[in-house]
Amino acid sequence: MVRMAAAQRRASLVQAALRVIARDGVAAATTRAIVAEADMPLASFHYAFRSRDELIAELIRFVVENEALAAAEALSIAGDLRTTIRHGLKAFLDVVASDPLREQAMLELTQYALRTPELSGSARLQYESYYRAAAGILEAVAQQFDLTWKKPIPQMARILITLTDGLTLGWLVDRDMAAAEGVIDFAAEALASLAQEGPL
Amino acid sequence: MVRMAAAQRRASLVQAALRVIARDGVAAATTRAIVAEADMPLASFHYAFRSRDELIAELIRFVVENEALAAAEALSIAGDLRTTIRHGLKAFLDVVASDPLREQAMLELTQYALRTPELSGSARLQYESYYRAAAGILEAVAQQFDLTWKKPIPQMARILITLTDGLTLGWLVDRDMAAAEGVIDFAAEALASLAQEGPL
DNA sequence: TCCCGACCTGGACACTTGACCCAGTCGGAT
DNA sequence: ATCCGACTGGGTCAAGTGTCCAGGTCGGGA
Repeated sequence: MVRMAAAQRRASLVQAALRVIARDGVAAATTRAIVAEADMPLASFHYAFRSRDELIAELIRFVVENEALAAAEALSIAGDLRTTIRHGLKAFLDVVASDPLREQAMLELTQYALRTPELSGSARLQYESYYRAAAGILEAVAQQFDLTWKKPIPQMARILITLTDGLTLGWLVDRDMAAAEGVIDFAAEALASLAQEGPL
Repeated sequence: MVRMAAAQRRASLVQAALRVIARDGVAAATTRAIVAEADMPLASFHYAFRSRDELIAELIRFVVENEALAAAEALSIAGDLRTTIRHGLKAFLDVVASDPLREQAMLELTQYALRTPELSGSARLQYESYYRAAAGILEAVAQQFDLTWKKPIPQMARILITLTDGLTLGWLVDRDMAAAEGVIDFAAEALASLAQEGPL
């Protein structure tokens, strides 16, 4: 094994664990599976981390900081507000569809965090990060179209995340893109109706 | 142990497993934990079920048939359409809030089923059952108010489930009822706008 | 009454898991 | 060049897991 600083080894293990979790689920993320994915000897695990739980905690911290809806940020302004929202939601769902296991892993991690007392705060942080990303997007759209939202941004952000979560969950189960697009049409219409002319 | 027909023992074990899963999660539903919850000797498990997977499969079948949004059926007609929908959604969320672990267990079961090839069909069935329940409610409301929905019922049902799923997920994470009620207001408004006067 | 099949269960097996010890190895500061 | 602390990794342990066996026990039909 190449010599490696402990911090770097921790990062490698977190990445490997993320791949294992996406491929086979949280339950399959055993120390041995992670170490095999990272191509390290088993003992390296407990040299870098005190315990498996410590790895999971760091993994969740990483996810919260780095992965919040990053894909949706490349928002394209096209036509009117409703169309833009619809395209944005469709783009989001396409990201989910392009790597369903990743999104499923995020859901599982949230659930795992909720079940683990020491990590329940992490689930909250994960969602706060989602809400923050959603708020950013909503503000950008409002500015682009020179309009304001009828409800306060935090509330709008929660509505948007509620919709994307529901959309994701439904699609993951039956992978019916046509049905999902029907829901997207509804969501775009409903969200657009919450905008009003005029800047702040 | 009292003498018991095999079928009845299977049912008891399924109920015990359901309690264990709600309390401690799917991962904790080991044969020993289930058997302890049911107050049976370990060997009874494999007398009643060929394997743990068979128990889980039967458990999911039970859930799908018996628990689909049954609570929301006691729908109260109050005031106008929008108010009725809002009350219905609030009642649904109250059910979730009254026993959060149960709903969390349902989510985990869906996820588990999605991860298990032989059970992925079960997840689909679970959601079809949700959609059917939602469709029933939507039709009842439409009839009560003498109106029709602008989109076909299956599509309306999916929209409703998308909203309740997102609502549930968000509430489970931060348990912020006030924020959730804000989303409910939005959902009620949006859904009500999809109705039009006149019977079929 | 007897008997047979359905039901019960203590115990064991093979395997996986998280954890960790300790003898070895490297590399940069002195 | 040497040395010491950081790093490596084979091997091992106890605990926990799903599964199964083999012999016991009971109740109802003949």
